[in-house]
Amino acid sequence: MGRSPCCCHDAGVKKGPWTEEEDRALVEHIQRHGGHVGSWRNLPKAAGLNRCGKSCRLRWTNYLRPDIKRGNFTADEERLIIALHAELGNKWSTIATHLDGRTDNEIKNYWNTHIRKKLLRMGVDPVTHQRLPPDDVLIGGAAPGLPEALLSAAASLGGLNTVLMQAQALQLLLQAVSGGAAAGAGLVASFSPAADNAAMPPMLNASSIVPNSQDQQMMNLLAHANYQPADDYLSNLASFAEHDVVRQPNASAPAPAPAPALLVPASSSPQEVAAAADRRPVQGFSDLLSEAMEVPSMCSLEDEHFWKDLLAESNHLPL
DNA sequence: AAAAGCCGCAACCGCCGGGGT
DNA sequence: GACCCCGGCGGTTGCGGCTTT
Repeated sequence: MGRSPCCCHDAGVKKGPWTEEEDRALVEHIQRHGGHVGSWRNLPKAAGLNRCGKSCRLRWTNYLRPDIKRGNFTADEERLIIALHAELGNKWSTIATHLDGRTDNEIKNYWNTHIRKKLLRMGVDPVTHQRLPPDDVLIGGAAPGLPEALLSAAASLGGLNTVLMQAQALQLLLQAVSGGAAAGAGLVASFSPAADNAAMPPMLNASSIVPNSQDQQMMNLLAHANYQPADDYLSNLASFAEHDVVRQPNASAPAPAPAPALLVPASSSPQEVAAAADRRPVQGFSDLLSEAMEVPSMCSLEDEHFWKDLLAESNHLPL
């Protein structure tokens, strides 16, 4: 025999958002009893509320409790959540016990709306915390709205065999996007698969990478592409927050998003950055490009004629 | 300026397990 | 052991606000 239905199924019980009066009645009732609730089922009647006891409990534990910490999650909290989730799975209440003032509901919501998507963008399975197959990566494949001609160019550039070379190509592509056709005129010629890939073009000199704001974004992409969650995911948690290189603009934040932090230790020289980035090939340049297209203010897509003209100028790619 | 689409979060729902009888 | 009550948990929904078209 199952349980008797909860009072929530009573026809007269109010549902939906709580009013200030209801909040006040609930808080005053609990305070009158020294913070002790007793029976949640009996509370609504005692407090003069036309609510289900369960609803009262939820309202109190998730919103009205005085020790609840409101506001954005810090980077430390985010790292902790990820580490705990890797170990515990969706045990939100257990995870919540490790974060002062955070409720299980809040953590669950934050996971589902922020962290989960972030991991997917990084190519990490949010359930297993392992690297996803390339086809399953959220940002993999063609970027929506990206002109096909550009993707073709990107695919051709995929013949470049290191992250650094591809990233330099990407940088020129992005300069072309933001700076007009002239900036990209020699792009494809410089990076055509027909070119001698073994010889690093002059612009690939590692020391040319200096951490101005745009190059910081570039280096973020480099390190992002170099990220290997399957093996060292947890050990990399300390720098996880800095991996959020495709941070979406925060609509609620009036201030502009801070410049993405460097993925490498601040003490790293540009040479070390480049060396680390150049350690292995990436799986697909179009992936890298697709990620770049998500970097706010890094690209502004023009209409398709712009791309066709740009690529036609190169005389290297069929349109 | 208006409509459509998207996103985040508060709240709901159903199930489970512990404790009491 | 069976039944019942209750609190707690995780998954899901739907509303309101914001952004984009």
